[in-house]
Amino acid sequence: MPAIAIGPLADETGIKIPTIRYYEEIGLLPSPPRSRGNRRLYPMAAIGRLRFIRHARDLGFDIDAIRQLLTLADQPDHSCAEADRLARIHLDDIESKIARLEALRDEVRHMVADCAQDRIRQCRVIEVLADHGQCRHDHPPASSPVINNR
Amino acid sequence: MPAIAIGPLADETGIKIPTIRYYEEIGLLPSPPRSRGNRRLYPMAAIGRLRFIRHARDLGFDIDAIRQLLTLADQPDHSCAEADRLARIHLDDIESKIARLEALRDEVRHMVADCAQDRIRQCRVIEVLADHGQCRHDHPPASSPVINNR
DNA sequence: TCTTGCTTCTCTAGTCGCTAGAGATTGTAG
DNA sequence: CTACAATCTCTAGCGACTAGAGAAGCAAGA
Repeated sequence: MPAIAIGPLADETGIKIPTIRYYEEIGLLPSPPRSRGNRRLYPMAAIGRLRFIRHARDLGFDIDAIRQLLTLADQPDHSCAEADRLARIHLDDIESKIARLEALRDEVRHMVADCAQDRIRQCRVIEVLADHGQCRHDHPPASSPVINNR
Repeated sequence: MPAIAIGPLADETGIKIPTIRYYEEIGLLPSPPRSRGNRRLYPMAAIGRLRFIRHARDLGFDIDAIRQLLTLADQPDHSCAEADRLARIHLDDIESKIARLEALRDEVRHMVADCAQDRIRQCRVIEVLADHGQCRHDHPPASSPVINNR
């Protein structure tokens, strides 16, 4: 039966070789059989699976969510409510990140707009950073990254 | 002269103790003098410096940009064109992140909206992920994270 | 003075999702 | 048979922290 080596697989899917091995290591992609010389020989189905992973990563799903989505994708008779739920959670997440980034954008925009371009002594950028009281918005909730995917 | 220990300093600035030590380690905050018992005793000015750092981090500036901004802030007679430039670069960055997130949001939104909530077999979420051809947008430029601050 | 308990110290390791490099082996084309 | 490319494993690094161990310092009350 047809098989594909890791290099061509990387070319096919746009995922780098070390990343493919990394996905195997963390159990996202099953370990493929090996050649006599110990090289990975993937079944052609691996292409689809990796493309799925890549696409989900591009859409900002984290590895854990992808793991769940893959499990779901493997059970065609299962209800898709769970997949829907995962996607909705992710959507909420994206929306809140956008909202927070927009607040940042407005703040930085004001900072830049107010700068008279003279000496540091009167620089609005520096001033605003030094004194939170000059801010137009509150501190964000300290934890929770604005985003953290690639 | 008055000094402040690391704990109260953390309380004052909202930056956690290990993070303050980390900032020292990477040279963002100068090493303070120590007590006889080897504890850090910060000059009161450290409060302002850390608040500056915290605020800039909250606004999404990365450590390197903050390092540059701090250097600038220490030179009141210097032109503020450079601070302005840094802020503008950062603004562009934020704006492009927003744009990319909005594209993601639209895509995920469509995925969710189109899902009939039936079996996995017909699930739009899974389907779209499995087949990039069903996408409403292109792959992003593969590298470049959407964002990566806290 | 002693004890209790909080604070701080250093050090190491873990997080996430990769990426890069060393040095050894395997496979293939000429 | 010889190059050279592809792949192997292993370790370490990125950014910006966070968590925990185990030891030591310090202040207040008995």
